[in-house]
Amino acid sequence: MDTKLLVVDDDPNICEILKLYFENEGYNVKCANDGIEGINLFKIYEPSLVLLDIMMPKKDGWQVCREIREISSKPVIMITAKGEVFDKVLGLELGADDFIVKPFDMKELSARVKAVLRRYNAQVSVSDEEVVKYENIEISLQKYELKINGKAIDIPPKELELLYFLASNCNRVFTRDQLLDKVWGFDYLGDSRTVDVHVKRLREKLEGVSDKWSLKTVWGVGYKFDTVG
Amino acid sequence: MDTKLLVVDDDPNICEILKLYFENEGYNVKCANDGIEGINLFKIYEPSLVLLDIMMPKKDGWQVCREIREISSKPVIMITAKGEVFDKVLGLELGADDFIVKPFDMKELSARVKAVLRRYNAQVSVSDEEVVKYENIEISLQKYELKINGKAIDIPPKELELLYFLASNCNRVFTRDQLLDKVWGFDYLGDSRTVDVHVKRLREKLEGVSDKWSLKTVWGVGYKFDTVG
DNA sequence: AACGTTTATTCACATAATATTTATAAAATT
DNA sequence: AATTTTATAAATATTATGTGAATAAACGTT
Repeated sequence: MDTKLLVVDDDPNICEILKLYFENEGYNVKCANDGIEGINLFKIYEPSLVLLDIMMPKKDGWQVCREIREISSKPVIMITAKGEVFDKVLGLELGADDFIVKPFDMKELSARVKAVLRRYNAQVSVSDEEVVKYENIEISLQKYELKINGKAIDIPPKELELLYFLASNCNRVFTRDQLLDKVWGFDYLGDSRTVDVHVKRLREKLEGVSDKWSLKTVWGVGYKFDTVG
Repeated sequence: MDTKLLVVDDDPNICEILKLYFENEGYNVKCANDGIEGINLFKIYEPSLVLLDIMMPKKDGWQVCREIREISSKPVIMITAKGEVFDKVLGLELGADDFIVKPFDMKELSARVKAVLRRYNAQVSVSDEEVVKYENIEISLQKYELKINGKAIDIPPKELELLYFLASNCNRVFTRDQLLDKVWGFDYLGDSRTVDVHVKRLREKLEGVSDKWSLKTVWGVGYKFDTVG
């Protein structure tokens, strides 16, 4: 997991405890002690989720939430002290995703964090089809399936993604670095030989299947999904 | 758009999330936490549509629906918890326009709201079947029943729901997070390994039953109900 | 055409990521 | 209270992925 959390709370103890706890759960955590710092850190740290205390000096949680919403839709969980005047409606209008009342049980908070992240990640795209067809090959990201001559072929995710990317940009050459960027992600740290190996494995699966297309090496440059005509 | 919705539900969390969601869709939303408050708010707020939970303290959804019908013909969508005794006939007699079972998918609810509003403006009413058939398998949400080769198989609710969802979106891969969201509900707090275990139990019941379809694992992604052809 | 240089391919292995299974505990239902 | 269903946690099994080294191919230069 490489999920980044941002804790914004003026109480250093709470920050510390949350940091320790969530780091132990495998998250990456940074803390800010007031609203202004929180917003700044949000911009540079780019967390996946924000835990936001409401009662804070300088800039309160409401204000921080509002400003975050102006630049991002990342999930925000508001933290409110018991007895504090707490306007849920306002929170919802500002776009908070969930609430928890201090003092809270860490397990519950943790479960809520997970649930909110899940909800955020679970958006199912209905609209786009994400299928590439050419001649006797068909690649579907939605089904995560490769079909050759109508028959489904077992294929690992990364290989499918690589093939999909190349095929959906057919005849165009990509360098290994570009492919790492596009298929593996911009934050991927690794050797560009990795691409070669995946290409090799793809070729094993695809060899002799068609003379209308192939995975071509462009020497000194990279690879392309080559089609005739 | 300036369509007003009234949400009547004793669970504040559900209210909140519905409010947030539908406001984001451009509706105007108000919430009531029990039946009496619901009827009062109906009179002064004059919503275009009511989302009405059945199980509530003070006054239940049936009663609220009846009272609304005495003064208005505005559309009402009943919300019922799974497993709850749910009398569709009674609902229809009371004049409800549609039903949805908790936990529901927000997109689906949203679609139903839209549909009911459209119907209301066009003065037509339809009801849907909620059955999936494919080859020798038949899954009915209405009857909560799984039939294989025409024979009913005992199956727990959650398993049926999961199977139903996957089968009604066959060949499409869903991540565990998406499945938790769609089948367990957006407010579910829990682990995604849960999905695995349910899949396992489904497989026990379904194995060797057909070679036309199966519950497939898509490595690194999730699961799908796979069909040939 | 032969050489050295660069670049690509292949292979085998290690590691990391993920899925399955099992057992058990907790909830819910009857 | 007993039974069934559901959720959790841990152990095990499986698969994908990445790495580095060895090999092969392409290229440019002479």
